[in-house]
Amino acid sequence: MSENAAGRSGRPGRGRRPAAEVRAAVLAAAGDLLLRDGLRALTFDRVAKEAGVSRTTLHRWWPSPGALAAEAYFARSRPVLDFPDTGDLRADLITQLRAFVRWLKDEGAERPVAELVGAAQTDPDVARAWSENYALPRRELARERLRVAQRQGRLRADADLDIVVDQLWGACYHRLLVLGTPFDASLVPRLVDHALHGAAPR
Amino acid sequence: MSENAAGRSGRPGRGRRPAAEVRAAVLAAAGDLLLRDGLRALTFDRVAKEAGVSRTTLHRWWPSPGALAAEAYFARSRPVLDFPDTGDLRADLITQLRAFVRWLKDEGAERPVAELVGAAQTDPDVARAWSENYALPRRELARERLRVAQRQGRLRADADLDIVVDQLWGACYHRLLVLGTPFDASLVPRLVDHALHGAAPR
Amino acid sequence: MSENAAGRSGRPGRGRRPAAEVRAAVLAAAGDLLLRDGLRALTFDRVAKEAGVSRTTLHRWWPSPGALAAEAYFARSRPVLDFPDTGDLRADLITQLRAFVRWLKDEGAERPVAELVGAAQTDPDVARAWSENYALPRRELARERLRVAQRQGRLRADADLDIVVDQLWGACYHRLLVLGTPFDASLVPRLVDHALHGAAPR
Amino acid sequence: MSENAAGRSGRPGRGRRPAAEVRAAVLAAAGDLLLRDGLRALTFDRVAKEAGVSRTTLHRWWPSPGALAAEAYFARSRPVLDFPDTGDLRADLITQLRAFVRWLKDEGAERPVAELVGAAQTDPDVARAWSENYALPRRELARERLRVAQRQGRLRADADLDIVVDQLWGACYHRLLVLGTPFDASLVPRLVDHALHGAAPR
DNA sequence: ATGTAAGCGAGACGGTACGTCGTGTCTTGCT
DNA sequence: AGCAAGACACGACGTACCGTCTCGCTTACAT
Repeated sequence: MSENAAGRSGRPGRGRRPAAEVRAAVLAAAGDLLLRDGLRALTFDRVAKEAGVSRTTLHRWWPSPGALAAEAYFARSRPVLDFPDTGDLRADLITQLRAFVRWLKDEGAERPVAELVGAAQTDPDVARAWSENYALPRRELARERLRVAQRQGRLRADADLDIVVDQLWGACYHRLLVLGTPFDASLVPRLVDHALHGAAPR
Repeated sequence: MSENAAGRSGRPGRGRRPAAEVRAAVLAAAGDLLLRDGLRALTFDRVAKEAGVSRTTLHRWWPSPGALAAEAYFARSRPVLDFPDTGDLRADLITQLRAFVRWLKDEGAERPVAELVGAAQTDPDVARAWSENYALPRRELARERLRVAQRQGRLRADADLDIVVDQLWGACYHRLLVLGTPFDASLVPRLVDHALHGAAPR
Repeated sequence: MSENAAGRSGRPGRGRRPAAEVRAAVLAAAGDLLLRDGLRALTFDRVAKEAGVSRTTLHRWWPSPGALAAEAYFARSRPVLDFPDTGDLRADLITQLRAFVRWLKDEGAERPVAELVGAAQTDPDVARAWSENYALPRRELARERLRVAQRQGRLRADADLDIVVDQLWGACYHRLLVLGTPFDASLVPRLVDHALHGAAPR
Repeated sequence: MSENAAGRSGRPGRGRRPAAEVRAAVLAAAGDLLLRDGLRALTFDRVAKEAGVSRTTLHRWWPSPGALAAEAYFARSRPVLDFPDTGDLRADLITQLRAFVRWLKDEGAERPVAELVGAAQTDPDVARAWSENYALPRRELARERLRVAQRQGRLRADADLDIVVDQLWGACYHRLLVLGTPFDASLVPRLVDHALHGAAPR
């Protein structure tokens, strides 16, 4: 996926190259690095070398290695964002959460996601990129689906939809980030049931 | 703090100093730095300078600046661990979660906690320190309280207590780490009610 | 010294400075240190500080503090190399050796030279710098002068010119390095006479 | 030759040990290190570890690692010091110089001697140890032999015996220290002849 | 089509931090 | 009393990044 500088159509390294080409090479190299060696290894130095690109260029386009990492990750893993609405809220939630959990587990997204959220705690650029490109859109999507259900009477009128979202996705993140043991896909239905019906006896 | 730190004042900085004295100075300086300037500023270099301690010593006792930060933080925020058991599960959960949320908000723990959990995603030493000294004990405490409630029939027999914990604390962490907007203490009762009774109509 | 050092005065220390300017500052500071405080004091740390230069830069250009010391010394004491040929071998040798001895004594070269040769025994970089820039060229010059004399019949045909060189300059170095008592200029004629006519009765 | 701390007669490492035993272990370990890995490797740290001795002890008895190295070397290579007097000055000089050259070459003394003389240029303790234990006694011995020869008329009355010594031994040291190419034993007779009869035509 | 300027590669420099090693000093505990 | 063990301050080394800057070149765009 990432192409070595040498193989770059035989051109001498100097002179101006189309911005698109440069950006593509950078994102490819950065994505490779992130998946292969983790966020710590994703330094401007290394990306520049692997992408056959000048470090100057990286500084021009990205404010920090973390920001580059975030963008590289989004460019790679356009995740499935559309939220199904089959009318069956429980089924839809299970579908969506299971897709989320499986995306983490099966596509190797666990480490990059954890590392990026981790970096966001310290690097405002990463935080912004993460929020704008990922967290907020997903949250809004879920909220919208829940709002529809609430209007249809499938959720209590006084239910706090934000809290529901926090409980569902927060439970997954909690294990990933705080406990270090990712959420298992097989538990998703129980998670949804707990969110819908609670843990107390009826 | 140390039993023979007394006669030491006039001496030059060379030679051996009691370990306890040094450790205390380091943890104090590290804690200050963490709270004042954040985790990024907590480097061995700076801690050494502020604590009047040799950098060598830091390397001897802590594997990474992050690990030192974690320990410094624990040394400072020991408390808040005992889980009440008044017999009223809902009230106890609210008490405990509210204490957690307030600890984050009112004692300035928000940033350090977020940064430490963030660093744990990348630095295994921080991860270990965090798990052993914080996450796991707290989790166990909560689980134990829920187990009692379950035995008393106040929670469904088939409730998954781990999931309940993930939903309650995970919701708080979710806002803090993923959304960047800390959980508000006034929402705690609703959070607990959602966990106990769910969002679906009865 | 550099062609565009002019407009640079007001700028902050960051960014690139002309290599020549930096090198000059480094060599000046290193030479000062070497002469003033000796080779032990010539550390990268101190040179960097005194030259207003980054330590990184020193590592980039010199493999070891010793190597830097050697170069700094050569940059300062270029001269004294041309070997006279007046036709009078004895006089020429005396001239040259006396210049050597006086250079050591009068220009404060004794200590640096001794220290550099000393360091060369342990630091291959110093050894190489010393050989290439100093010892070998000088030796070759002397040998050449002796070769001419030998061709003119002023030295025995079977004389070993290398040995003659070793005896003349070696005697000086012997006192300096092994005995610690520099050779006195007034003894130079006797030294040359001994080399030419030996110590045995005719 | 050097004995590991573990094998040291089964004693626990603590408590007082006879000084002689400690000194012997130290000198053995230091000598090994010097010959095996060179002077740079002979640090107090390493000697202490290899000799099963406390670093404190080394500081008590030796002012610097160099001084220890020097003493360790002398303890090991009690060199043949007695100067023969067969009546034949030329033969005696050849014998003695050849022994010197061969000692350097055949017994691996080249590197340690060069390194010690090198260190002496910078470390006054090494310089003193070297002078007192080696250079001066040897010089005196040679001078004495030459003085006898001079009294017997085998050297000119006006010959400067110090210069003769400087020329003979200085030639060897010159190659070793300044040129880096040790003197060859087969050249010794020519060296002596040059010293006795000079390089000029009779 | 041609000149100009925008943008790139290369790479040096200042700076901060890390991790390591060595020295000299000091304390403690054992023998 | 003397030694081993070992902690501490200090200073230096070597490395890795980051952010900044200069230079030379090439292509893209505007004229």
